Amino acid sequence: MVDHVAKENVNQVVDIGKAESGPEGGGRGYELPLLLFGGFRTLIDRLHARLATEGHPDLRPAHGFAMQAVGARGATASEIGRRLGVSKQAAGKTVDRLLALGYAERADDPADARRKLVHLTPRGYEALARSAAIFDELRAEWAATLGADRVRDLEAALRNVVPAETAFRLDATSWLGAP
Amino acid sequence: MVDHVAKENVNQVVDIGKAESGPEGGGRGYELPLLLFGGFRTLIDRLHARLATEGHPDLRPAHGFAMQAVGARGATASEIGRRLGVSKQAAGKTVDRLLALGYAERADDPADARRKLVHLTPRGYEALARSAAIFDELRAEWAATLGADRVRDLEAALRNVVPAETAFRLDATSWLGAP
DNA sequence: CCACATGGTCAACCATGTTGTCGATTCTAC
DNA sequence: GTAGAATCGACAACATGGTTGACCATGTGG
Repeated sequence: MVDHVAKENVNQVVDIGKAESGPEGGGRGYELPLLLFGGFRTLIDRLHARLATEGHPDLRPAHGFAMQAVGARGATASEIGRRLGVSKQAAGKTVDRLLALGYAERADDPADARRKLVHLTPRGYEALARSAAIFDELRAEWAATLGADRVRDLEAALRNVVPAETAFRLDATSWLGAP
Repeated sequence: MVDHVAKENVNQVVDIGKAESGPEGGGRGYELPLLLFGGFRTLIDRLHARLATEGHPDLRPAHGFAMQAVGARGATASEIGRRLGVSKQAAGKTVDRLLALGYAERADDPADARRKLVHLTPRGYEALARSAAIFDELRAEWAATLGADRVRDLEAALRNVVPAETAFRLDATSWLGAP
């Protein structure tokens, strides 16, 4: 079941281990990652809530990343693994998942008998297109709440502070629990 | 091995499925979640890089969330599960992990023979305190790069746009791959 | 032609989740 | 006071998604 997170003492977060308020932040540095993750989670949750009502109820965040890794021209499992930052075996399993859900297909590469080209199905393309459109709408909602310039500022600030190669890494799924 | 993510066509991200540039965002809404996650990931990666050099090389992001759920006064596995938004069984396994790593201990509750109180060890407290201090330092670095007010703005903007009960949920780990 | 690199798959394992069940204990309502 | 409900912790079975390691088939470059 795992209904919903208890609201109880959720605000105790980081109360323990609180740093002595330095001259800089006043010991509230721990909020920053939580807010960033909260923003990310809010967007992704709402994206998938929308997708679920539009014919893609089985699509998970991880699948979106995987489909991005497949790309428009298709890719082999090894390539996908490299793009996602996981082993080719793990990529293979993820591809199996996409196949089972009907978002991708596997075909022999006539030019190289070792390779098996994975490419998106029309349904896969459609899901990506919908996702992009929904992200645009969600951003517009933020702009309506915050003002367009504050959203632009927020993006600009983040671009300054997160390395470009980090921002567009696709290995979002694996990463949290990584050993 | 899974060395590092290939830099190759990482920038193709969301090139496919791109929405027609609307009046609002110009079809770049997909950047927002990536930047937010990139920021979060950057902070967490650097936190754990620091922690690793300070005697906590085995600590993973998930463990930090779990220790927060344990809290200063200890908690039972069921409580931890509720706070993390996972089943009590899953929470129990996570607690086992924390025990094995030496960050928590389990003891019978004298007042209730059913309960087993999980509480942090000194090492657990130390890790949380170090984490809080490092987060403060990282925030200060962002302030040095962006300016203190832009960081404050960023935080304020996010607070406006992410529901309070979302911002401080601890179930960060489970959530990405959730079924 | 042969050595080597590359691609896909199989197998074993680990970490984390999920259900479902169960015994033990506590709480509650009568 | 006691019967029934609720809660806690544990065990078992399973899914998912990672990891290695091994292996075979194929392509490539000396």
